[in-house]
Amino acid sequence: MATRQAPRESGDVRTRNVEAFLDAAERLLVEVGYARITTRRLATEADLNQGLVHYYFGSMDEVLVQVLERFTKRLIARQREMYAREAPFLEKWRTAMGYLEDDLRAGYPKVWYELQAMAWSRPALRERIVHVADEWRSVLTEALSIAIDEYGLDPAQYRVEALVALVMTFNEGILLERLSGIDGGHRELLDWVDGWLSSLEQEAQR
Amino acid sequence: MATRQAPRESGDVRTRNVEAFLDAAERLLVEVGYARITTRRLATEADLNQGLVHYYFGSMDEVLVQVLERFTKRLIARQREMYAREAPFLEKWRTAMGYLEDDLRAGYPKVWYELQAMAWSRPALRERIVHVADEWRSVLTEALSIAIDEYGLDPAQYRVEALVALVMTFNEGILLERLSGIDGGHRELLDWVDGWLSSLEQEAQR
DNA sequence: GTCTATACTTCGATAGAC
DNA sequence: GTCTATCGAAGTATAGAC
Repeated sequence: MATRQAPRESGDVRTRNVEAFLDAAERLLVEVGYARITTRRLATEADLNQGLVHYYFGSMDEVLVQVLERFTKRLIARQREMYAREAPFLEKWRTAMGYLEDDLRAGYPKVWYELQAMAWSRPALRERIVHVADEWRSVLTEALSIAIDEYGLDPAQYRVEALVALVMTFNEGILLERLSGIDGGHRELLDWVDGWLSSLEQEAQR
Repeated sequence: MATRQAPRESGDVRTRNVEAFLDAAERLLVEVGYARITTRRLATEADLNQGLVHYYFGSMDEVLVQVLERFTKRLIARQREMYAREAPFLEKWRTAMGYLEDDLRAGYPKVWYELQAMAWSRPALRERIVHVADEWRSVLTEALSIAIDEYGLDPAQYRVEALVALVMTFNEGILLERLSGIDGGHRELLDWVDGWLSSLEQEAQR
């Protein structure tokens, strides 16, 4: 078998560089939006050579596809992890709302919506978005089913499909508004939900 | 006073052409997204000359600014009109939900979100988005204040700021999901809200 | 495997004919 | 006021030196 020049280290360098490109792409999504990411700008941001973008990814499009893949994989993993914990629903909810603030500071929602906006006009990417939503919905369905039971709510009145859709659209909507610098009524709304869940939990404990 | 060559008809042609460009830009927002609208593609879509884009608007950016301006102006006008009617809140709600389906078919949400996505990375456009949200919120605040009174709800429990934020984020979220081809649970959620409002209306009539 | 240089395309924008 | 022709900048992508 022919020896190759440091195949392992070489592979590691490639992996490291690919990750550096993907990291840079996420930062640029936040800073300038998907429409203004070019191979040159990406290379500058990653502090790597422009030619490498094509060598690793083949095209600029493929870079963004892989950003979408990596980002959503992590997103789903975190959602699963959070709701899989053994804890009252209220606690999970508060954790989720805490993430919301942290994520905004980190720029994650911007990344997420830029990727969605990209997908609006690209059928291939839309598939992935739909898949992520399905995963998200299945995680929430389980968590909310338990919550309905936990809080002794009438499953006929509080249909889990409706609640899941409410939580999801609410979440999407609130982040979307924040992204445009809109936050009117958000505090009051979050307090209201929190208050409602708190009262449910208190009742359940009696 | 010097005579000009057919100043009125000339002005009309200009107006007509400008509108044609703006119409074409809206169609292209739906078809290909803001990132892929170029002056050439716009001219082809409007069936006008490319040079005219710069003659009328000065730059491609300005075209999109004017699309944003015109579109949101109409959006606000319709919201005002709809909620200004003398009708029970439930009826207004149902009208709004009917619009939702029609709008999706017409592609308006795509236009609206493309414009928002554009604005995420352009402070000047964000101002307009924030302004639209403010207008929207003020219309909803009035409508929901009346509804709370109409249905005899406790204003301390149902804070209007929270309800307004709920309706707005819910609306944004549901349209955003639809745009990505996601509609899981939407039917159930809309039915749930409708049922809740119906029961409130029935109680109020007694 | 990495980098430089560059081919080729397409963009926004403008000059100047009509 | 409108159109054609074109400039210069910037884009993607690749060929080939190292």
